[in-house]
This record gives sequence, structure tokens and C-alpha cells, in this order.
Amino acid sequence: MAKLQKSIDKRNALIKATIQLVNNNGFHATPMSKIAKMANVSPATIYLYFENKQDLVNKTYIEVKSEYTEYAFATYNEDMSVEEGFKLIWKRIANFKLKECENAMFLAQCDNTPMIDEPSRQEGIKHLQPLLDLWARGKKEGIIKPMSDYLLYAYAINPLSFLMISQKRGAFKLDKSHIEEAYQSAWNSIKIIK
Amino acid sequence: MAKLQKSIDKRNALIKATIQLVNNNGFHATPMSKIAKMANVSPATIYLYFENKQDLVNKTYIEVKSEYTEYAFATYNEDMSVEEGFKLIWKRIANFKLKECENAMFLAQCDNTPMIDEPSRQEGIKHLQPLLDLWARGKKEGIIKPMSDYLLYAYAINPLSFLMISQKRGAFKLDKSHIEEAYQSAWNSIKIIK
DNA sequence: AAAAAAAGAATGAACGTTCATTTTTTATAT
DNA sequence: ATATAAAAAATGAACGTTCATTCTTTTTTT
Repeated sequence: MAKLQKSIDKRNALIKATIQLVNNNGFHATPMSKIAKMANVSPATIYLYFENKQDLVNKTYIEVKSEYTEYAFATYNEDMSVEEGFKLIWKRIANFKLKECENAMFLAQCDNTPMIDEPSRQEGIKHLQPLLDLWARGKKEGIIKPMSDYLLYAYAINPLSFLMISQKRGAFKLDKSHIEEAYQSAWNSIKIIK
Repeated sequence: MAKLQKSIDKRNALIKATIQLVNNNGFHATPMSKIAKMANVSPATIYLYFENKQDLVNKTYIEVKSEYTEYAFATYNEDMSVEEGFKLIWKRIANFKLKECENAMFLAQCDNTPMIDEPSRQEGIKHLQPLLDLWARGKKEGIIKPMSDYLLYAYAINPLSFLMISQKRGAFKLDKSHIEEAYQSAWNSIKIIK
């Protein structure tokens, strides 16, 4: 395996170009030649950094996913109460989807299509563990509904992806007060109602 | 425009093949030749029924979307109470996603990628009007939170797509009791809590 | 017998990837 | 410091393949 110490820049440019082009055209309509052009690189150069197109997309996915979860959990620690912790993580995720819209869009597309191969998808899922741990604690404490994590995720987190996609399409604008309403809906859907 | 009265069968076979292949491989990895083969038809024959590949996918989307909304609203009428009406529509939608998994998966992929062109997407959205009307009524009656329809949709309906995709990937099985839990979460996220 | 539908083979363009070469960087010797 | 040789990185052009689409011919229907 070659080292390629020099050009992390070039690699980053390729990843960035991939994200933008796939977001706007989909995987099938973004040729390597366009990715190269947008990154100011020869097509052949891509193959010094990635094995092939699939590898480029897989690696891009994993990289963006890490960035996402790192941001989401950056300020969380396990001493917080369940409600407090959830609120914090949720807000960070919402914030990421607003600020890093391109990145978040790319993840959404990957998560909803067969674009990414299965091992890479699994790799991406691992990073969510702290949230699952929080939920486990919440269930034990009788604060969070004793439901499958898939259900919790579907109601607490996934709606943000839909909202972000809608916003990207220009159909609607996600502002501060929407975020607050969304949070209430998310929390109401997973908390135990006394 | 040619009539082609004879072979609605052939057209249906093409639509069905498109759905299956796009579901499993994505748009970019389903060549016309494979669609033709799966439909027992010559590649050239596709062009008697559709203008080109994009048109084939657009038409498939609109057709499946109609089927979906027709099913969703089939037993609903406007005399029902808001809660009753919502529950009914929600359950029909959930049922469709379980029974017509292939179709629902195809819609989810279309809705989350740039696969479909914008006019076709708009066309598909129109069919949801009865649900939006119901929500408008619910807001007026003080039963449903006065939020954007996008937020209501994100929490009440969209999670089902996520659950279906998870199920398709084999990660988890959506059974009767999950559906009930999901319904409660959906309703709790959009109703006004007294 | 004429018209419509379907087929298979053909076409040209686009694509992912590789190849042969050039440019840039690094290491070494003066 | 400078010149030089070796290694690494980058490139543009080229290759082989695949694909969407069309053309010509055959089959089926009217």
C-alpha cells in the first residue's frame, strides 16, 4: 500500500467533489471524470487514492458518518440525566443537519439506497452506540418507552433527515422555532407519558 | 402517440421489472437490457411503451405512488373524526408498506434521491391532499399541533419508511405489536397534549 | 395484404479504468 | 547551498466495455 503522505488536500478535494456531485445528480450520474474535474485533478489520480468508484463512495460515506457522529456526541457525557443527554444529542444532530447540509444530504442518500456496500453501512452504524446506550439507560429508568431501538430511531432521529431533504428541495425552511417544535415531537414520541 | 392497445401486460411487466431491479441494484446499476430480459421482452420493445429510461422510471414512480395513495385513502371519508380518520389512514399506510413492500421500497428510494425528475415528484405529492386536509381540520379543532405539514409528515408518516427499509435490510422484523407502538408514537408526536 | 408490434443486431457515445509519460519531490553527493 | 539521481505523484490519452437507443427485419394482428 502506497503512503501518499503529501496530498491529503487532494484526497479531501475528491471527497468533497464526490459529495457535491452525488447530492445533485445521484451516484449513477456522476462520472469519475466530473469528480476529477471538480477536484482539479486528472481522472487517473483518483486511482492513486481510491481503488475504484465504489471504494471512493464507500470511503466518503464512512468519513462523513464519522464526522457526523463525532459532532453529535462531542459534548455529551454519561453523567447527564437521560432527558438532558437526549436533548443535547438531538440538538447537536439537528444542528449538524442545518450547518453541514451537504454532508447530511449525502448520508441520507446513502442510507436510503443500495449505493453503499453492506460492510461500509455496518461500519457506519457502529458509531451510533452512545445513543443506543443512552436509550438503554432511559428504558431501565422508566423514562423511555421500552421499544426496539429501530422504533426509537425512526421517531426520534430519522424525521430530521426528511425535514432536511424537504428543505434542500426548497419546499420549506427549517428555522429555529421549527427545530423546537420538532424536538418536542421527537421527545413526545419516545418518552413514557405519565 | 401510438395506442398499443394490446399489451398492457407487457407494460406492467416492464414496470414490475423496473421496480425490482432498481430496488436491488439502484437506478445506476439497472441497464435497460436487464429490465427487458426480466420482462421477457426485447430491449427495443421498451421504447414502444416509454420514451427513454428516465421516462420509464418517472412513469413507474407515478404509477406506484397512485396505487399507494389510492390504497391509503380507500376507506377514509370526511365524516370521520380527526383522530379516527388519522388512525385509519395511518394504519392503511402501514399496511401498504408491509404488504406491498417492493412498491413501498421503490417509492422510498425515489423520494430520497435525485432519481426522479422534479415534475414527476410534484405530481406524486398532489395525491396526498386528503391527508393534508385532515390535518387542517385537526388544527382548526385544536386536536393537532399547529405545525407545518412538513413537520407533521416527518413525525407521523415518514418514520414508517425508515422502518420498512430497516426491515428490508433484515435488521429487524416489523410485527403487529411494533405497528401498534409505532402508531402511538406517531399520534403522540402530532396531537395536542392536554 | 396492409398495419402494428416485436425482435435482434447494430451504433455511437460515455464510462471506469489503465498505460506510457512527464512533472514534482526527496535523498544523496559534492 | 547545488547538482544529480532515484522515487513518487500526477497526468492526458487510450482501451475495452457497457449502455441507451435506433435500425432493419420478422412476426403477429387486423
